[in-house]
Amino acid sequence: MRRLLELQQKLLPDLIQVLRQRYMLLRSIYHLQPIGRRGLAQAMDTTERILRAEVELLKETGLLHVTAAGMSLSEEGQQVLDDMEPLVGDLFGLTDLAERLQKKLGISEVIVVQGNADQSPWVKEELGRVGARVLKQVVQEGDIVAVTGGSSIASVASHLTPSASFKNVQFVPARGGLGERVELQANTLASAMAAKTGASYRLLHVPDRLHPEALQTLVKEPQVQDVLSLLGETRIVLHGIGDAVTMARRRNYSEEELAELVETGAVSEAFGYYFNEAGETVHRMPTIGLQLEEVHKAETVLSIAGGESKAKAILSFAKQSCQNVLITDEGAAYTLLSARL
Amino acid sequence: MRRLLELQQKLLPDLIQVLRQRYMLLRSIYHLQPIGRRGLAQAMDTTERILRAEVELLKETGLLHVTAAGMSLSEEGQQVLDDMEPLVGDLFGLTDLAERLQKKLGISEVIVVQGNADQSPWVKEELGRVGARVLKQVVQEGDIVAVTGGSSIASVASHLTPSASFKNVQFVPARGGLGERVELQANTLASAMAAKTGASYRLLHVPDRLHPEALQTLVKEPQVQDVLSLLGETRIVLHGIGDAVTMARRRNYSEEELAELVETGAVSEAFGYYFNEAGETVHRMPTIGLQLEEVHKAETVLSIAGGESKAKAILSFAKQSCQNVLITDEGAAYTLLSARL
DNA sequence: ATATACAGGGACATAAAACGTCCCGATCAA
DNA sequence: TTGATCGGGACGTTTTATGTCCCTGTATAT
Repeated sequence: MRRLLELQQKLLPDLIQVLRQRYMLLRSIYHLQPIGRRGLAQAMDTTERILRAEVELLKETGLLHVTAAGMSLSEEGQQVLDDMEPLVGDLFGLTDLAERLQKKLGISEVIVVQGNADQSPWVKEELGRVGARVLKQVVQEGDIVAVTGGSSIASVASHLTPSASFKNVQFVPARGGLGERVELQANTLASAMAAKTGASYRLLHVPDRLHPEALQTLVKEPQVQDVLSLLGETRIVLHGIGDAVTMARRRNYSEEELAELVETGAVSEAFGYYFNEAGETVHRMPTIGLQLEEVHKAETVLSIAGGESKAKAILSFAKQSCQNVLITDEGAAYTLLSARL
Repeated sequence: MRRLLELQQKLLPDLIQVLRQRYMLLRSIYHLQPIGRRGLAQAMDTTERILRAEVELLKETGLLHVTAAGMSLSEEGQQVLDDMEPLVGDLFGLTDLAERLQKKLGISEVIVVQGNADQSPWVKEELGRVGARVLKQVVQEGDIVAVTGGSSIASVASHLTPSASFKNVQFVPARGGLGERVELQANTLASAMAAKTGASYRLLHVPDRLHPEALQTLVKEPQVQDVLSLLGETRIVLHGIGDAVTMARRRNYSEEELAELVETGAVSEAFGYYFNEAGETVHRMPTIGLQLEEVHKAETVLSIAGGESKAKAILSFAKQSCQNVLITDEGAAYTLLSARL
């Protein structure tokens, strides 16, 4: 049954949404019947008119009848309500998860997609799709969008589509070279996103593993300066969250460096910063780019990370309390919620 | 699954309608790809603009991709189309038709596709697509599949795809030359099916309109004997059903022969046999190949015929009561059901 | 190589639908 | 009887959907 829903959702993306709404409407009427339009609208936190359209539809279908005293469920409506019961779990599981995560992590908006990115590859695609949708919603003309590397963000890039909202938007890589594969690097993704949306982009060309002195020289370059100052005006940060050890490995840390990192208690990584469980910065990649305080200044910080393996990292990064939106999956969500506190 | 659809039909009739449309759109694109907006709009009898909105949505969902040559289904779109197959019957009320036909004709499985093959050319394609799917399901390693000629079976051939199920399968023409156009002959189709699926095939080279004596000689040929003995082990018969007069005309019967045929009461034709309304053999094409009793021995007899013009013929052939699966269309189904008895 | 037909995407005026808002007579409960 | 609340009607406004045309690029046939 769940498969059917997934299938249908590919053809009707907002099917679940509508199904939820109608179900809640039916349920509310059941609890409040007989109830008038206005009262119901208030109870459901919607407007009178919009509710009216829904009600008219359900009335035509014969799920509710209308008397002078107000609306109430017909027998068939009652039946439908009962029949839907087994669906409700699937239908609302995610919303419920999201709300609980929201409270636990103190993030203003949490979106949970189905599945576990560690197990099913399509979940990462779903994270990307949702990420792209959210970005499209929050982006405004002329925005600076700082993007990091990583497969989750790459997935967002692949799901972006052109839209008027991206007018004069600039995608800027959050950090210089971090030693990852080129197709997952911030530079690559910034350019990919620009290409997909019709926006423009900047690059931050910083060789990997540069000596600190060389870095200092590089920072003074006008081209680099230019990008850094743009990053200072970042309005939206789009980033992934990594498990500290995994990220360090991917970035070819030596065993000694790795041991050192573990010693500091690092559990999460984002834009080159490594954080411990308390959310304190314990290590930084030797490169230039977006500073942590600039992330805090950004209006929207959009974090994307899925898979139960990311749970600890997500919890750690959430301590930054600068995230506005977290997009994750069931795998991570369940693990997070089952963890202590 | 069916219950969920019923529920949804009650709770979101509007969306289910949209689901139908989208499905049909996907299917049309499949049949016509690559196809442009305008051509598609015409084919689907809708306007360019309205189709465009739909297409944009499906594109965002990733179900189809767009090239300079036109639109075509993505792999995912293809997958969705396949996955939806079991839904289609319920979605369009065809399951009900199928069940009624099943009872009336006494066939173990009936599948009804939308439309009327007499009116819309794509219906024949659809019959072929479904036929190919069913064949793929029933076929087993090492099977002998006897195939006849005709446009319906040709359509099946064009929709077959490689699959592990076709390992060591042999496609064998059910009958020798029947005087039809070469692209619709059994020989051609057997070879086409083998090519499409990666299976092997045999040919039955029998010149049209051979004298009975010459036929007897031919039968003794080792090559021919070989194929005939293979036909004796036929496990699956894949055949079309024709209207007797139409088939005779197509096979260049003289007016006298035709009159004679009509005289006998022939109404249907299949693998060179002509049957009357009672299902009795009243005439045979002078050629060699699969015998009627061998058809009865086959485990699966898959009949494909659509269009209201075929209704009488389908009813006649059903009297053989050896069919396992009948694939037909709405046109034939309604006509069959409205007929007496 | 070149012509041609057809592809998708952009643009824009207009039609249509959705929505917010108010009003009205009917109805029910007190 | 009265007062609150009901559903349904009406209507202006906003948003969305739709019809229509044009443009540029690209396959394909010549």
